[in-house]
Amino acid sequence: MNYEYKEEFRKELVDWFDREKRDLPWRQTTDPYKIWVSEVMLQQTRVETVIPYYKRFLEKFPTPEIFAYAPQEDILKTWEGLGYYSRVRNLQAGVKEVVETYGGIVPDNRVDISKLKGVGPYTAGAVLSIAYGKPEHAVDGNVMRVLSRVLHIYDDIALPKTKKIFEEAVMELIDPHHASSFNQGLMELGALICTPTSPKCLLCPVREYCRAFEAGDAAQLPVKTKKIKMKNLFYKVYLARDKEGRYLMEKRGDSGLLANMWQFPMVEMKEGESPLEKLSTRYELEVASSSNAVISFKHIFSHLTWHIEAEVVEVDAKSAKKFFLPAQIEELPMPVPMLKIWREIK
DNA sequence: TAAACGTGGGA
DNA sequence: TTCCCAAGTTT
Repeated sequence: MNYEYKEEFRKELVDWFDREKRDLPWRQTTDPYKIWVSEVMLQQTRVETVIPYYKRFLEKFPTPEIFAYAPQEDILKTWEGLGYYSRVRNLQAGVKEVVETYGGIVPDNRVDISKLKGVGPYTAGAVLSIAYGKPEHAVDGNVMRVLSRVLHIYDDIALPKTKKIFEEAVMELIDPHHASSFNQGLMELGALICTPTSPKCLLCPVREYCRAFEAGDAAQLPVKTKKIKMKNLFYKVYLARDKEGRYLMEKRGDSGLLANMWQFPMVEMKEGESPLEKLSTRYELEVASSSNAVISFKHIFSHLTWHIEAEVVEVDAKSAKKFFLPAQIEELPMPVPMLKIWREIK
């Protein structure tokens, strides 16, 4: 690698960022807790999606102490619709650790901050550089795309081991006195100029130092393989309503998909089986009548697809069950497919 | 290391 | 419609 123009590259990037950066809510603070929250929300999630969640989150949980001891139901409800719900559970565990072990001060070194739940190599570097100004690498998808082009790196960025190459490149290039603007500059460049498709090279502040621009193959980089095969699951979802107009709901398990989120009873559809009978036995219900109002749709997750058929059934509970009034249901954290059903039925 | 883990938007 | 993504981490 040739870092001959390192100083010039740094200056152009940092100056461009300080001049052109978007005015985003988390750029109005250097509070490590708030930066941390923003970085976790931004994982695999678009900026425009995050903005309203970020504001609501900090209104509700303005300090590490308040967030650390909030009921999990509350924190999940605040995260509802954002996806990857383990993020907020890990965040709370990490923040609690900061409150109890570090006196409420987020560690300012990579070793300690990396011990916190949900803080991986990227988030550690992002908080250290943005909140504390430390010259640490923060390599995300943007950074790998930008640097694969600037440095003409053809390694497959889908492979975990490739990230190390980019982390080393950042540590070589980073401006030790402007680490925050340097790291954010790489990401902002990836978001605004050095985009995945049709990069705007003619507007790029560092095209003079870009080997891909020179070679004319920026649009072919980065090299990225990997395609995931999807599984299909078919479910019957029942809105089991009792005489008082309350609905049966259940909380999902504490690990795996949509952990700890609430849902209406679901029965997997299999050939030669009666889903209504399954509902009745599994939840100990007398099913009085089944409506013919059926909602049908599919919900696509990153690695699987739910095919849902939902309907209302009138029931009597044989034993004590968790039935909720509509107003109570609104308070429970639910995943998007359940929200979709509820909004239709309500 | 590969797979799991959500969602909504753009080409 | 289908595919690919968007500021990753955990297991």
